[in-house]
Amino acid sequence: MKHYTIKDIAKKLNVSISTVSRAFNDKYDIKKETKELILKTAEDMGYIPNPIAKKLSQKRSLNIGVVVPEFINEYYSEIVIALQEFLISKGYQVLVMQSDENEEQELINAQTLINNMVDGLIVAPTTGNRNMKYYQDRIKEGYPIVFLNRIEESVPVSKVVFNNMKWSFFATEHLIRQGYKKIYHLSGYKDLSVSYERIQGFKKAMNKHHIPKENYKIIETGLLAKEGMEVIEDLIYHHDVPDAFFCVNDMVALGAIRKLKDNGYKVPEDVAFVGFTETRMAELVTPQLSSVKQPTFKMAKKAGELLIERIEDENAPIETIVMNGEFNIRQSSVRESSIL
Amino acid sequence: MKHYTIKDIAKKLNVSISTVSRAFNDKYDIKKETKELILKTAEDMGYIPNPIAKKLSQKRSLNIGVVVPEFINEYYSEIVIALQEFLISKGYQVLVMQSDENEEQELINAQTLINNMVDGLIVAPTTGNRNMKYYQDRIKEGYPIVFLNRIEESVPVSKVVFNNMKWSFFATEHLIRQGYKKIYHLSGYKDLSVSYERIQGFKKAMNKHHIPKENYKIIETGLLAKEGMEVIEDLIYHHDVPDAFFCVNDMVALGAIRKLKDNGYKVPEDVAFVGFTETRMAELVTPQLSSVKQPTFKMAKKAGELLIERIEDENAPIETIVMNGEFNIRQSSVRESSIL
DNA sequence: TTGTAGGCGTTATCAC
DNA sequence: GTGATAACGCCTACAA
Repeated sequence: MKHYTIKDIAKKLNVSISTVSRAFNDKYDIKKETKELILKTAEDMGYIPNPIAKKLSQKRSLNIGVVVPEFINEYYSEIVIALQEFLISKGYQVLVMQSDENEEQELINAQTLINNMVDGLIVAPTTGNRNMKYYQDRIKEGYPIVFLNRIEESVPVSKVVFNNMKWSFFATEHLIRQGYKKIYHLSGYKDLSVSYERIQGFKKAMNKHHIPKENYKIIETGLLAKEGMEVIEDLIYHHDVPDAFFCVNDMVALGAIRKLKDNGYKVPEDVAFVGFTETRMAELVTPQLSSVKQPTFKMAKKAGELLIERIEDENAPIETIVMNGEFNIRQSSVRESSIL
Repeated sequence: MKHYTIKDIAKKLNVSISTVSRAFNDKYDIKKETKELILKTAEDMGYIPNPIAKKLSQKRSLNIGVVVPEFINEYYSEIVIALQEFLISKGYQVLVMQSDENEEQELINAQTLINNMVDGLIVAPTTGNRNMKYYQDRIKEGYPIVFLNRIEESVPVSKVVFNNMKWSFFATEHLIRQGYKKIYHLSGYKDLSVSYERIQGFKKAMNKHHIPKENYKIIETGLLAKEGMEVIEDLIYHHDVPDAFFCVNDMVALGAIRKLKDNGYKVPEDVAFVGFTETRMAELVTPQLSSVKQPTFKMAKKAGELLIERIEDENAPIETIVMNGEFNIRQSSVRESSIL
C-alpha cells in the first residue's frame, strides 16, 4: 500500500499542490468548496501528511523531547505520564529517552532529540554536571529547554524544583519531636542537587534543636533498596544502629527496613523511618511508611507549561518554580504511645 | 549559533555538496585526502548531519518506536530499559510512547511513530483489540512490527510472550501442595491475553488436583493495588475470605494483603499469597512475597532482535518465542510448619 | 482564490 | 574521483 502525497491528491483533483497544502493549513485563503473537496478526497484516499517533510520545511516538529535519568523509581514514570498527558492536550507528541543515570547517555539522548528537531526539551539531569556546558550552549542559541529537579544554579534557564530543604527539615524535625535521640540520614548521591538540599534540611533541623554532633550522621547511599540494605549491614557490623532514619527516598528506606527486620530489629519500635518522594508502596508496606509526597503531576505540568511558553515566545521570562508537597506521617515513625 | 549544512562545508572547501555527502557515507569512491579534509573541517565547524533530511531522502530513520500500555508497574519500565540498551548497541535510537492502558491512545502512538518514519515498531498492546485491524494492515504492507505479550493469535507477526499458563499452573499447584483448601485467583482484566492464560493455568491445576468447584473462584480485577484492596473489602463483607490467593501480579497481591492486615488477618497464617511478574518489592515487603519471575531483559532483547532481523530482511521468518521464568517461593505462601 | 517556483538538508543518478 | 541535478514531501513567497 503506497503512501499518498499531496502530489497524488493534486493530480487526482486537477489542482496545484499548493492548493492542496493550503487546504490542510487553515491560515491561507482558499475557497470553501475546494477545501472541503480536497479534505474529503484526502480522507478517502487514506492520505496522511508526512511529518518528516513538514519538519524539514517548517523547522518545527510539534514534538517535545523528555530526558529522564531513569524510570526505575516510580517518580519519573509519573513525571513522564503527567508530561505526556499535558503536552498531548497542547498538540505535541512526547518522545521519551532515559539516561540510565549515565551522563554520557544523557548527552546522547539530548543530542538525538535535538537533532531530530524536537521543538523543545525537558531535562531531568542525572548525577554530575559535565553536560552543563552543552546545555548552556544550546540555551545561548535560544533553544527552548526547561529543567526539572536536580539542577545547579549556574544555568540561566527555567526550572521546576521541589523545595527539598524545607520538607527535609520538616521530616527530620518530626523525628526529633517524636523523641528519637539518634537519627541518621541516608542521603543518596551527595553530588545530586536534590540530595544536597535534603542534607541541608536535615542539618538545619539538627541545629535548631541543638542535637549534639555525635547523635546524628549523614551516610551517602544511592537511590535503590539494595543500597539501603548495604548501609544497614555495615551499621549492624559496627554496632551503630540509631533510633531513627530519614532516607532520601522510599526505596532506600524499604531496603534498610528489610535488612533490619532480617536481623531481628522491630520497626518502628526499635528503629523508626521516614522516606521521601512518596511512592505507592508507602501505604502498602507494614508498617506503613511516613514520607514526603511531591506534587509530581503539578511539577510536570508546570514544566510543560514553561516549555511551551518558551517555544511560542522566545522572550518568555526565565522562571524558577519552587514547589511544596505534604508530609504524611504513618506508623513507621511514631512512638507506640502516640496516637496516629 | 547557526546549524551548518553540507552546503556550508562545500562552499568553505570549494568542493561540491555531493563530495561532502560522500565523505560521510563510506560506500562511495572518494579520494582519501579530500575525505579526511572534509571530515576534519566538518568536525571543526561543529557540523551535525540533519537526521530529518536524511530520513526524507533515505526513507529510513534508524529510529525504533516502542509502545507500551503503561509504565506504572515496574515490568514495562524494565522492558523499555532493556530494549533501549539492546537497540542502542545496534545503532538505533529508541522512541518510547505509553498508552495509559487506553486503546485510542495506543493507536495514536503507533500512528505517530510510524508517521515519524521509525524503521520498526515494538508494541505491547493494551486491553481490548480494536486496533488489531490497524496492525494487520501495516503488517500486510510489510511494515516491521514485533509484539510483546498480550497478543491474540489471529495476527501473523513475530511475537515474544511469556508462558503464562505453565507458570500460573506451577504457582497454583504450589498453593495446593502447601495444603491450602480454598484458593481464589485475582485475575486482572479478563480480556487481556496474559490474564486469560493465567486463568487457564489456574484452572488446570485445580482440575489436576480434583479441587471441587466450590473451593476455588476466579475474580476479575485490574492490575493495581487499589483493585486488590477493593476485592478484599468485598470478600470480607461477604464472609468469603479463602485460605490463599493467587494474584495476576504483585501489586494486586500487595493491595489485597494490606487490606487483610488492616482487618486483622495474618499473612500467611490466615491467608497465603502468591504474586506474578515479580517486582523488586517481593523481597522487600513483610512477609516476603512468593512470585513468578519473568525474564524481562531476555524478552525485551529477543523482541529487539526479531525486529531488527525483520527490518534488515523483509523475508525474515515469523516467529513466536515463548519464554519461561522461575517461581520464587517465599514466606507469603508457606505453612508455618514448612521449612523454607 | 489559485498556480508557479524555490527552498528545507540530504541522498542518489547521471555525466564528465 | 568529482560535480550537476533531480528527487524526498511539504511549505510559502510571489505572481497571476
